[in-house]
Amino acid sequence: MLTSVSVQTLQRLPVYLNLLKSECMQQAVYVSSKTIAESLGLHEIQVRKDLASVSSGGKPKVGFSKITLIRDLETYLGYNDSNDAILVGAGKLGKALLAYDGFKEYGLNIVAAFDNDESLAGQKEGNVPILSLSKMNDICDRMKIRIGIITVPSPAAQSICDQMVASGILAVWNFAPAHLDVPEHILVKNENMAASLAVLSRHLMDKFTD
Amino acid sequence: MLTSVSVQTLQRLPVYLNLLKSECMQQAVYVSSKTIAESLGLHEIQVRKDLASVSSGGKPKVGFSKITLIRDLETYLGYNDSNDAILVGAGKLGKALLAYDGFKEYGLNIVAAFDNDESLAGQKEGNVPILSLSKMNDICDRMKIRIGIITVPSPAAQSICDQMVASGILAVWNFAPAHLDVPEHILVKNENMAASLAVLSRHLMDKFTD
DNA sequence: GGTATATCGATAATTGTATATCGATATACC
DNA sequence: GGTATATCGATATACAATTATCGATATACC
Repeated sequence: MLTSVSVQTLQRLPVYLNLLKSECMQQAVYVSSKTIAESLGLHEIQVRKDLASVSSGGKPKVGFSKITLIRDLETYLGYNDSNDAILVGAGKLGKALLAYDGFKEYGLNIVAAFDNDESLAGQKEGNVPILSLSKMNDICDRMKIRIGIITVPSPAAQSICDQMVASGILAVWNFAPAHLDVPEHILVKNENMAASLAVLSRHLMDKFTD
Repeated sequence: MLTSVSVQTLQRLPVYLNLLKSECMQQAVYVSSKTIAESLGLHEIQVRKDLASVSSGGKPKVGFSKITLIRDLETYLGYNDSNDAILVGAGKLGKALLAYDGFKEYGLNIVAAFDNDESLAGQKEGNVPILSLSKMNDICDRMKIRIGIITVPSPAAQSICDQMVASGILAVWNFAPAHLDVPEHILVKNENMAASLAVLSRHLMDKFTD
């Protein structure tokens, strides 16, 4: 427990959590690494290693306590204390994310959205107010916002990102298909649809050319 | 060239392409791996290795021909010949993806959407017709659709996925936060928002506890 | 035309991740 | 209570990805 966890492991943790909370595990009290591995198509050794880094041990013969595991995973992933975030770019994708109410389950709370189209200012989308971009700095500062979500077109992304960093944002979730340059201590997580599509597309191409 | 490319490399290719096409490279004729690496925060050796697997060589002292590189990347990624796809789940996220017109740039063409809410049938979103789920099998079969996009709530995801596979789908792009079980030859690419959030959230937690 | 140098490409070392092996232990069952 | 066994956890191996090293080569400049 408490060792530094690799990004790969980290990204598997929500998947474990999701499985443990799902219907098919409803009545389970103990869950073995083997069961988890088989359900997710992973190897049991990997599951054990992943879980070992965020939770206290399981019991031989029976496995891991489900509720303990859920509690530890949620704590580690920060689902208990919520993170406030702002979103910039209230276009189609931006509005969809604002309306999506699943984020609070993951401890993410979007408190405001911004757009440089002033005609949107004053509207609401999924209970989140859309405001003029000029107010971003002030609000981030006052509310100590640390997460920024970028859903603007690519050419504008870097500029918005710079403004976010200047406003005290520490982690950027970038939905624009563009590379962002940031100071060292800032984290950028790209939700790169093009990259995903590349994997899909090549899979099909390979299937039909050999 | 033409060696099998790792998923990691594959996912970087669209990023290279995006950079090469961006404004800041507008007037360049030759681009060196060093330039690319610096722009993207990567190492030049990695860039050279990645490019070597999809394009023919560069020239010492000057670098790679930009247009050749763009052409080879687009060919490799299949941006030239388009892939038809269907989408299931015309909720908020589904509609956002339908309305997003950036996919055709990547060679993805969503031809129809399906939802089990019959009241949506007949509507259009971003020029894509929304149809009754019961018609999915028939349409996939007739149009030889090979890509399916899942934007339904988690509990329904596996069932939809099974129907897709039964309809001849070979690659699934899964936006539901759920693990999908599929036969071996089927590819599932998860667009896992929870996993991304985990990375963001832990970054912040680590920042504030050491 | 000759030389210096930027950049490439191949090979090698390193790091990191995933998988395998094996002894230890708590539970279940006799 | 004793024994068999499922499962854990630690150490070790194998594999894949990234980073480093170095010689080769085409361009630029004198």
